[in-house]
Amino acid sequence: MEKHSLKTIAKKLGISVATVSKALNDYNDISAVTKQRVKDLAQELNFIPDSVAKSLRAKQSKIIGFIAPDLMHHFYFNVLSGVLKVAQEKGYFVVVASSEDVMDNEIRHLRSFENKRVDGILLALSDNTLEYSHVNRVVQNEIPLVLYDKVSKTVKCSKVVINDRKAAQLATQHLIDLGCKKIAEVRGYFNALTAIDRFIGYKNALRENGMTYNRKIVFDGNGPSINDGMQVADRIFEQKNEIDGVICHNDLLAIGIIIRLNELGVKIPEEIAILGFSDSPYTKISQPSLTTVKQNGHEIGLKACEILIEEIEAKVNKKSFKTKTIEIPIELIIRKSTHKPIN
Amino acid sequence: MEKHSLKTIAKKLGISVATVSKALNDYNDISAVTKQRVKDLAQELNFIPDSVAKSLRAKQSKIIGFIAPDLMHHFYFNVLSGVLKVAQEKGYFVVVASSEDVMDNEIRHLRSFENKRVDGILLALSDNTLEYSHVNRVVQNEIPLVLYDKVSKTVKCSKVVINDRKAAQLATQHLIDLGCKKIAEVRGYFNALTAIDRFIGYKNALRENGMTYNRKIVFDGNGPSINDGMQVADRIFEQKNEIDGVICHNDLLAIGIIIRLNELGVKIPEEIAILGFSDSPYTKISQPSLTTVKQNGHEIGLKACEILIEEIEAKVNKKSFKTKTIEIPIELIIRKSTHKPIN
DNA sequence: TTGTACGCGTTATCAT
DNA sequence: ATGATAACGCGTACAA
Repeated sequence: MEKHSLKTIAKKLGISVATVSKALNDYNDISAVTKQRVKDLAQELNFIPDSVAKSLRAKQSKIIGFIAPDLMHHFYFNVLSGVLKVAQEKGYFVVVASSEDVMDNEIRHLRSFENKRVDGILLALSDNTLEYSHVNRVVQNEIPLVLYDKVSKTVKCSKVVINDRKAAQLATQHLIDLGCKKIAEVRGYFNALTAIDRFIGYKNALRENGMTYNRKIVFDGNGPSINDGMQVADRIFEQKNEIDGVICHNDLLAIGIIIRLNELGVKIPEEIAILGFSDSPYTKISQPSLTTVKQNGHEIGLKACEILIEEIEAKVNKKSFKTKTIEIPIELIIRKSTHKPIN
Repeated sequence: MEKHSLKTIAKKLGISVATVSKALNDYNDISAVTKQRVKDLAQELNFIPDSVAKSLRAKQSKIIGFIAPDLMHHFYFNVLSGVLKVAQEKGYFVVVASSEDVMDNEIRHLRSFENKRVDGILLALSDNTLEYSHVNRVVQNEIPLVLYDKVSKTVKCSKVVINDRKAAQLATQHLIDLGCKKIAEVRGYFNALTAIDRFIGYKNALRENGMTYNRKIVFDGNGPSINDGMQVADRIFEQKNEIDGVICHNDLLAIGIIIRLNELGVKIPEEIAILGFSDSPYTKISQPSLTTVKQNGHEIGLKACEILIEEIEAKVNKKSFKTKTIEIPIELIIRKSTHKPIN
């Protein structure tokens, strides 16, 4: 099967390329007869216009670049599903890349997106990105950009975020309401962009309830995995008497803690209540099932992609566009790992 | 920041566009001085060649289309990660789409890939695809195509597959070796392309060990989820005395069964041993942890993408390419759900 | 109503 | 060593 172009059709019909183009695009200065002849032949030849050529002319690739720090993480999958939904509706393609939480990868992907002439970029910063010149470069080059989830205030672009401070405060308050008096906090990556806000939320909740902050029961995990959680659990176990609740920045970490504390014979939630972040599907399988702060990834993806396309279309139509920041509400999902009777 | 092209540079330097192009591409008929001047200015202007124009000229988009039936499924994520790895190394972009196991979506995505002029397509058929004309169309249009995982023999293209028959046989043999005498089988979707082969493998193992096949303990789940598994568990419980082992076509299904049997007080693996398919991360969290047939998704992605790019480059160089089918080995990962002493 | 001519940004060919 | 020109496939201002 050969490839056809406007030229093929024009030749076969003995008319000009321009006429064919106009006919196919339903210009109203083309006779109905010609239109029909052209369309019939196009149909018959199974003609599909070359979108590369279109892109070159229109200076629009109809491609969106999507970067997540870790595609294996269920949350980012949810984000992607939201992005795909909107992109598809609006006729955009999504090119997917993962930074693996490595800044160099992030830089490389951004560069290749630039020279692929993507129309816009969706990015969640890697936890190991500590400097933003490569991101600012994108903004300077006037490529529409929306940061989601992992965000930096220093970058002037639209953002779709979770209010991590509020989320952590809500979570901590939940444990306090259950009667926990000695609440520990466990982070994943030390530098995680979300870590500080969650920490503040945690401390706010303590203060508002007249509880004192104890730095000895704030732990840094080596990473966000189950194994990291199991290691932290050993440290928690050493201070077992100083802890009756744990706010954990990540579901897997929390599940690792649960698994290890189970092994050590600590009763959850009776002796120690555990709470995670994300609402990953693992939460239901864990025994006991894990209470968690649900971050609606799908919703984040939807919104981020909507805003991005808005900005892209504004740019095409040379309209002005003002950057916006949207906050996606979180939700506390209570399961058995915090289901203890109020004492 | 304005966009620059070869023309901009040529003008600023008072030389021709052709020379600039050659200089940047290190042609050896350009003087070292000129090359340097051009490269310096390009650097300074932050010039990035327009890959859309390149594509138009080279008739190559450097884009690969990827379709999975269900991106939420961990297995396909693994496949995607393998695909991304190879694609990135070879300088290809990957556009991602999900058919959600709906044939119409599959058709739509294939069509839009065609007119996006992707260089090649990776596809796993949806479980609800029962007719393949849309796939054959792709082959007829001479767009390189590799089917992976969910495959149809009637489509003439390269394939990367798991030997499901062998896998199921291996799994069943494992239970037999443990002393199971009454092994049940549980499927997910009724029509799943993999279901028949697994069923045959299951029966082969029984026959080779002189065991009789009992159709009453072959169950069809309504779907592949934990909840579906829990429902099946109730049916298994009713025939508790007729069953001492379960081969399950899907990890989540298996975990659902485990959760429900735990609730019903059935001892796993002592009374009933359970075995799943996929090696999803859930297997480790399940209590007891789940023995499973590992399908190396990452490896499938790597191979599929390699073959696809091979075919693409062969086509570009007008070399012939012969379609091939590769089988990715499976591996039995033994965990506690089948860890019973041999009796 | 239709056709001519040009430009989008590259690169390959052929002159100079 | 460098440059002029054509071509990839499309859309559109302008001329006919």
